[in-house]
Amino acid sequence: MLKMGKLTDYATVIMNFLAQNPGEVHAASELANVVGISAQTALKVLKTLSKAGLLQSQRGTKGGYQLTRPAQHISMADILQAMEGPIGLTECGSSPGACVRESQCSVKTNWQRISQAVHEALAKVSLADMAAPPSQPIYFVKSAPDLTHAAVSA
Amino acid sequence: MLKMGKLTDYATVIMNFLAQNPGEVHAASELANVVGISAQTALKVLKTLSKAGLLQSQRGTKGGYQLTRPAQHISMADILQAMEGPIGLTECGSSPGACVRESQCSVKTNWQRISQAVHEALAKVSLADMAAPPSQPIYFVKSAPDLTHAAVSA
DNA sequence: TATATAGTGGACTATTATAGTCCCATATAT
DNA sequence: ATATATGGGACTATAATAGTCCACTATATA
Repeated sequence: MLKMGKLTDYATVIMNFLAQNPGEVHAASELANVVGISAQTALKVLKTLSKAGLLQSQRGTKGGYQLTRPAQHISMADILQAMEGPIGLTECGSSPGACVRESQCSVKTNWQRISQAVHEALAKVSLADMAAPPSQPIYFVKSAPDLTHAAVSA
Repeated sequence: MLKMGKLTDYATVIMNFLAQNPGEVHAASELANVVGISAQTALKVLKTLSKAGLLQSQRGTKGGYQLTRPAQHISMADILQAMEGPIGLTECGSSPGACVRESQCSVKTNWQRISQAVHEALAKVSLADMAAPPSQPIYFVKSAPDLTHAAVSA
């Protein structure tokens, strides 16, 4: 399936929600409710997004998270990369020296080329593209934490 | 990382090897040696590729596997799909009805669009593109079954 | 036609990766 | 001060994947 992890899925829902409410600060517990997951898990995702520089955090009472830049300038590649590390279908390329005759390996070059193409496909789509117009209602998710990425939108 | 499974990695190495030796029938045990994995595991991969119609099998003595069509007409998307099922980054789309307000969900549509783009990137690259010219030497892999995809080539 | 070779199908187990939770520390508004 | 909220890291549970095993079927050839 070539699928991304659940946490990445949560991340896209959270980012989507924040994109729909620009300039506002939202606490982890609130965002957890939006996605339908525990506060702890939401925190884990938020920390990761924060460290990657996609979210700005504010501590203390009335603290929370907001996007560091407009949704137009955040791509799905940014989010994927923040959650799962550099985009690449194979290990080869990330861990040099692990493979015999690496330098002459045409397969490696081609995998890198493919990964690059995938990256570009993801970079083309911005968070703003994904998000619905803010005027429309926001729909919440059932309890199942699985298919949440489809939840916040209209 | 958005990475594919190990078995898919093995599959690409095997397919690559077979592409370099067109018209020849190779037994599972031989292919296992090429990749550096057990015959059982190789068999598992080969069965999957066979069921997907990418490989033609021949039973009995002197039996084995070969490509069903020229390497130019087998894409990396074909192999990925054979090994991991339909290409898609999210579940949503595959399991309809799982998400509230599914029909109005713009996120879903966009994920499908992204998955489609990824699919196209993979479909563009043929097995022939990946394989080195047959005249050049073939390099074998170390013992580590991890980074094998980079092994067979030149 | 007996036998050795090689693939088929399915089930099972081990391993690994992921997701989820918990704890203690730090920051900040009131 | 204190309640609220994030930061960082470690730990555990769960799920997905990889790997193995078994009984069966097909086929070349001696």
